Amino acid sequence: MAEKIKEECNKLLLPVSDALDILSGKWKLPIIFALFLGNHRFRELQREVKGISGKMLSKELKDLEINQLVKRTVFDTSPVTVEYSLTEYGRTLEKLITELHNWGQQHRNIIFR
Amino acid sequence: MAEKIKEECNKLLLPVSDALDILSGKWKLPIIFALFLGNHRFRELQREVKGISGKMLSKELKDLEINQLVKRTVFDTSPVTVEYSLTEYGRTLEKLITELHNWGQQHRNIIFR
DNA sequence: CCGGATCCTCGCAGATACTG
DNA sequence: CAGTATCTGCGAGGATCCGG
Repeated sequence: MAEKIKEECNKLLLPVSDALDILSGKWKLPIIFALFLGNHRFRELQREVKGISGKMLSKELKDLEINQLVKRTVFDTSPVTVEYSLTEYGRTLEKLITELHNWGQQHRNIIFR
Repeated sequence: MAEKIKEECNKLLLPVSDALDILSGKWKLPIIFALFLGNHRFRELQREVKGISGKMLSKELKDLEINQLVKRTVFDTSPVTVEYSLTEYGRTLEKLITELHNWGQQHRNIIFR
């Protein structure tokens, strides 16, 4: 039955990891913040998220799109224009990020005296 | 003043990253869960957290100790015994993890229909 | 038993050049 | 402008050995 409990915990682990994977990494947060701030075009985002390569930005946005957090819209101009924006669902991250912020803030106070 | 807002956001970013760094990575969560479950000895932890190398376990535990989330106690037996346990402060992670779990759980429902 | 030191590899991400 | 393709390095992390 100790086994039982372990299994339960492993099942708890997966959703937590999912949430974490979406937010962790070098670029996810900065990109999400940039989108919150209203940067929408690919170039704009690349300028806003300092240091990111086109390849990375492209990959990360694709990730976010797969997770339905970001919507990608192509305009048939010439040359093409592409806009990214947070979905309604994507905005539900705000609450979670706030929680992380709260804990992180008090952690700083503890660690850096 | 758009500049002002950006700066504000960058300051918001840091504590969030701090919180994230503590929880993200391949091993942090499994180790913390194992500690919650009451595994305390180094060997026990290594058995419980499947696949982790000694080097990694050692490094991760040191990390957690530096962040005051884990307490390390050496018993002067022969050979020496070492026990790790979550500090009171470490247990405050539980609430945060629960939040991540909630979001991650509903995310799974959305993504996997 | 605990965990540091050393060596080695494998994959991620940066730089650059290219296409529609 | 918005991305893709290729090439390359570099460093996280695994395996193993050793010492306290």
